Formats: sequence, C-alpha cells, structure tokens
Amino acid sequence: MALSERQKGILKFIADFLRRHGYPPTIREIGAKVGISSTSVVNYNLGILERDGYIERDREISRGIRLAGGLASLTGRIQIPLCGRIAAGDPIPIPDDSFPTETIELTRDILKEEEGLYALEVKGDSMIDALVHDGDIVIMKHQKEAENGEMVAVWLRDKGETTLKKIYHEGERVRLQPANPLLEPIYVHPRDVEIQGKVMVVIRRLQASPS
Amino acid sequence: MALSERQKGILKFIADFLRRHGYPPTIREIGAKVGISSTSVVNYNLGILERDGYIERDREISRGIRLAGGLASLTGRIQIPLCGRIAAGDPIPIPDDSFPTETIELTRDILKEEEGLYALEVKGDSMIDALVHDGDIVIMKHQKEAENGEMVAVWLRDKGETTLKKIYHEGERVRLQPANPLLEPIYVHPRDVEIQGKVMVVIRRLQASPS
DNA sequence: TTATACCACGAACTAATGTTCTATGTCAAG
DNA sequence: CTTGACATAGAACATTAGTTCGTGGTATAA
Repeated sequence: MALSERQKGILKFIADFLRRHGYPPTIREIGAKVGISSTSVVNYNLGILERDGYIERDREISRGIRLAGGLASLTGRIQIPLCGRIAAGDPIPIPDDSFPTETIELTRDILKEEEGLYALEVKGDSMIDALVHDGDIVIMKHQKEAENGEMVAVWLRDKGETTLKKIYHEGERVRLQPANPLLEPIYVHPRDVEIQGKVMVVIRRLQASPS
Repeated sequence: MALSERQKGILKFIADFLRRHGYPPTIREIGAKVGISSTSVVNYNLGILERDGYIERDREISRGIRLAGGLASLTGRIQIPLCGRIAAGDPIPIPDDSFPTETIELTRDILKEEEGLYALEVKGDSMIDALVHDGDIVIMKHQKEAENGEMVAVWLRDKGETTLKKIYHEGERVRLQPANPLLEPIYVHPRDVEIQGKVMVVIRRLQASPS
C-alpha cells in the first residue's frame, strides 16, 4: 500500500522535527506543518502509518511517536563510552561506571557486539603507525588474551608505555609487529607484555574534524 | 561544579529512556525512576543540568528535554547512503535519490555535515594503500575540486580506473601520492584526472566484520 | 441511485504534563 | 544564633496534547 502525499509529508516532518528538536512532534504540530486543521485527521493518518509499519506509537502519551524499522535503526545502535585520549606512556584508562561524558555511537552493521567495548582517541605521535594516526578513534575490546596477528594495545612493562601493535606469540618470545612495514618488530618476553585490549575498529577523520 | 548523584542519575535515565523510547521522559517519569516524589524537585534539578550545559530544555513543552553537546550523539545522527562497493577500474556509482538500500550511521561528533556525503565499501586490492584496505568503509564528499594534500578519489581517464590518492597540483601536472610511502607517486596531466570526491572518514574493521 | 469505504473537519472531552507557590530541613558562613 | 544558599516536598494550577464523536465530501462498486 503506497503512502499518500500527505502521509509522506507527515513522515518526513516527523523525521525532520526529531532531528531538529530531539523529541517527536505533537499531533497539532504535525497538522500545522502539513496543513491539516483537525487533530483527528492527523491522528487518523498516524494510525495508518503505524498500521503500515512506518512508525510506532505509544498511546495516551504526549509525543509518543517514534520512527520504526530502517528509518530509525533505533535498535541497531551501539553506545561506546569514549574513555579519553591516550598517548604512548599513559596507561589506558579503565572504563568506569560513572556517567560517560562522551560516547561514540555506531550502528550494528559496523560492529556486532557491545559488551566490553570502549573507545579511545589517539593523541600524540608516539603510537603512530601506518594504521593509527594522531586524532584517530580506536574502538577497543577489553581482553587479556590475543590471537596471533591481532592488533592489540599492549603495556610494555620494561619501557613503561602502551603501544598498538600486531601481536605474534613465537614460543619463548612475543613479536610485536608494527603495521607500518618500514618499522622493525619488537621482541619481548611474554612476561613483559600485558595485553590491554584488542582493536576492533579504527575511525580516521581526514578533515572536518572539529573538537 | 560536579553533579550530584541524583543529577547523574537523572542524566543517565534521560539517555536510557531516550534510547529505549525514542522520545524524552516527562518530569514525572524522571521523578518516579530516580525516587523523587515532587515534580518541582525534578524541575529544579533539570534547571541545574540545563544551567551547567548538560541538557537543553524547551519550556512549556511536554518532554521538551534534549541532551546537549557530546551527549546529544543520541540524536545527532547522520545517515549516509552506502552506495556500494568499489574497486579500481569501476566508476564510482553516483548516489541517486532512490531509496538507499543500506545506510551507514554516524554521530555528529565524528562528522559534521551531511550534505553530499556517501559511503563506499572498498573491495579488492587494487586500490589498496597503507591508508585504505580491503573491506574498509570510506565516507566521501562529492566534489570536483580538491586542495593540495587532500585524499581524493580520482578517475584516471587514460588508465580507465579509479583510485584513492593524495592529490597535489604542481603547475602543469598533478601528482597523485599514495599514502603508502613505499609506493611511487603518479604524475598525470590535469586533463586526465577527474576528481570524484574527497575522503572524509575511513572506517576500518579489524575483526568481527560480518560483511 | 444507494451503499460503503476512505479521507477530512471541528468541537468537546479528558488525561498528561509543565509551572508555580508555600513550607521544611540542612549546612556553612557571619 | 541568625542568615542565606541549597535541596526537597506537596499541592494547586494552567497548558499542552491525545482521544472521541458527529458530520460531510468523494470516490467506486453493486
């Protein structure tokens, strides 16, 4: 069943309004914009939109409208606390339960799981590599173990710093391979490395990076 | 001024509620959750949260609360059409107005503008570089011009392929510099290159890429 | 024509929800 | 002790906003 012009207009207005205000419009606000003088007509059309699966409504609740399905991808969102900036030498901050001041949000088509994830903004050049630059955001998964070839954040006990490298367990030693082929690998004792987490996603902003 | 436990709770509840319902809570709903029996107390605390810049309020409007600033990532979402996959040799598909089958969603703290943006998934090795790998998602901005040093997708007329390179205008020629320092730059006539768009963001999934 | 479904209007009603006001308790400074 | 800023209650009030209902127009099918 195709939507009428009016219904398309309503849908569009709801989405617009939602983006601009952060909360859904009332029936009367919709009516005013779309050119409907009667609240019942809006209500009627909202009923159709709901029946056809374009929106969801909570009855008896003001502004109880939400966009449904692919329009909102409300369900497919992942909130990741942005724990702060890191630079080599700093320990990676532990994500705490207090209210995160900032969060990064991704959709589930980029990243599946949510548990144990946290984001860091890379600061400074010391950890830089072909893969990770200043200003990048890396999304980490908290874990102590890593498979060969995984990109991990490791704490080098003897050097007292943290770095992002690919890790390879080679018997009595651990090879930490920079992603940049120009750089030489580092070999350390398993005892001297502590895996802080695994890199899941790297987000690099080339321009238009505010903040 | 630090937030009290109560205020943190309110803030957290608003964010939670917003994510679950798609619209903000009422004063009474907040009160019920946080354990405040009086609407005026909630109102009072909301006033403080607003004064300190954690939320914004629209007075006289039901559910007229929105998270501010970095917290607004909840609402400040950007939908970017995922136009498809590219590989060197293919022309970059033109974003059309038909309903995008897939979209990538980012928050505004990663990317400001929305107009003229589209996303591509990099397929195959031909365009690969230290910066862009197979499977990466690049977010492009449609434009025909580029400044020196910008990473752009260019159509090489004589070779009949598209590639991602840093561009430098050098008088009578154009230098296309791979991000990978191991690779040599390409020099071409300005006539033979057509800029398809500028790379704004690169998203690299290291693992857990479901495709 | 007549019936029926669909769409629209406007008014009245009611529930939901923000605002305001008064009162109370706490705590630190004067 | 008194004062004043701050935090909290509770209740009355005023609007906002969703719901319902009676009415009328326009098609299409019987």
